[in-house]
Amino acid sequence: MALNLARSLEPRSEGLVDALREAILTGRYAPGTRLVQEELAEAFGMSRIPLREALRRLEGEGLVVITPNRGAIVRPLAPKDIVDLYELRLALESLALRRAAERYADLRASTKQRHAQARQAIAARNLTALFRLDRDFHADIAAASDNAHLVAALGAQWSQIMRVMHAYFQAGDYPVDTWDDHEAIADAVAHGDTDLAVQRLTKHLVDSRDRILATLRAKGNRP
Amino acid sequence: MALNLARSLEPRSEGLVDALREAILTGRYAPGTRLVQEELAEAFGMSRIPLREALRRLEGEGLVVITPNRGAIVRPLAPKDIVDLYELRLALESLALRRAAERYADLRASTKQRHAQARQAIAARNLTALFRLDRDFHADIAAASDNAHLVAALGAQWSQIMRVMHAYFQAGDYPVDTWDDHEAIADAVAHGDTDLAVQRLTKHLVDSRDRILATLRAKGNRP
DNA sequence: CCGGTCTAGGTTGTATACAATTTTATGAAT
DNA sequence: ATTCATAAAATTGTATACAACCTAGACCGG
Repeated sequence: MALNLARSLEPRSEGLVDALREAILTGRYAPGTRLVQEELAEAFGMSRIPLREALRRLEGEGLVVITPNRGAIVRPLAPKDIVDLYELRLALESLALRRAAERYADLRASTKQRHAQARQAIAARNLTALFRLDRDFHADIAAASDNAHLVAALGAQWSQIMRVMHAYFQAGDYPVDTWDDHEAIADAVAHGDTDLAVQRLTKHLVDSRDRILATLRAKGNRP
Repeated sequence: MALNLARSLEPRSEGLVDALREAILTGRYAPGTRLVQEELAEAFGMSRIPLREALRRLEGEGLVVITPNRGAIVRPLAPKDIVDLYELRLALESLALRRAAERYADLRASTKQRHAQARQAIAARNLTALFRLDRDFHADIAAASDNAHLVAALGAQWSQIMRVMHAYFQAGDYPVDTWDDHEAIADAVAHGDTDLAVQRLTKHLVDSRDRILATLRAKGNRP
């Protein structure tokens, strides 16, 4: 055959890693959940061998905790994690934003487009889609930094935030002005006003964190 | 039996991950090296199953790159990685240092002790020991930040730096004033002078990066 | 020579089977 | 009841075996 466009069909374990990660990020497997190998293998229609490999991969990413001879659980989340994660995130994302601004990266078009999509997602009460649109904006900033290691660090960090949001947020909790914040940041970057952009990002993140903590306090008094 | 002090003997794959990581960080498996499963399994005295799991773990940590149906290689390193890594590192470690300074963490004793050990390692021409002493100082700062996610990010980052150093440094290249820098930083932290500490750290890291880049330029013109 | 096809050997991917370990259930003694 | 020892069940860890895939070299027509 001439073309090899159909790149080799990926092994079972490849798609599996993504499927499992997705299930963890969206809270279908909530923090602390036991991940019994035989059950999961059954659920995903394969043997335990590729499943175990997927768990190891996610262990390396910090999404799963494996205890020898005792099995795996979805990495637990504590309130302090939220504080720590946002502290880390602010440092990482400020750096990414400065690099992006240096390059006059123009994030305005994609940001505006996402704002529109977000309105639909809100109407459809699709929280996961909303989170993903939020993440995409910040992923764009990371990508514009042109620093692969920074992108990786931010990706790992955002995975954890995604778990936090799915664990604590419900339909009404998501702040709609998120998207206005994004546009304001994108504008500042496009104008090359780095300090203003970082200042707006900082406020955006602090607000975001505080809203999660407030939601947590309001709801957290139940098992 | 009454006591259970002898905690369950770890499965083969546990120690294996550490051994493999160690081999990669010290350059025994240099960047780009193919990691053939049967060979490695033989070398570590076990079957391919636990070995594959270890590779997946290290893939998640960013030390190994696995291509479906084609196998694993030690993640390659390019000159740009050095720049990117130090850029990331400065952001992470500045944050850690600020948090450490807020707590008046006293790193002076352990730092002084390491300075002495470093002199011995230099005399013994033991580069790996020297790198490890260097890392330990920075790991102490990370730990003093009391932020688990920051510690994790710095750990991943330092793994990469370790590979860089083993790839480009030789016996004479290591700067001896590293340890003076460390002590100066520890002093500033102990006095709670955060800005001075960060300023010294910044200089330390920039010098460190530039030395690596200079070494690279001097030697890099060979295959 | 150059480009392509085909085959053999090497390597990776995974199901099965069994060993090792932990957890749960059971029952006796206090 | 409570505690401890023991047996049964559940679960994890890994070796073996084989299927799937990739790679390199031989071969062939142009």
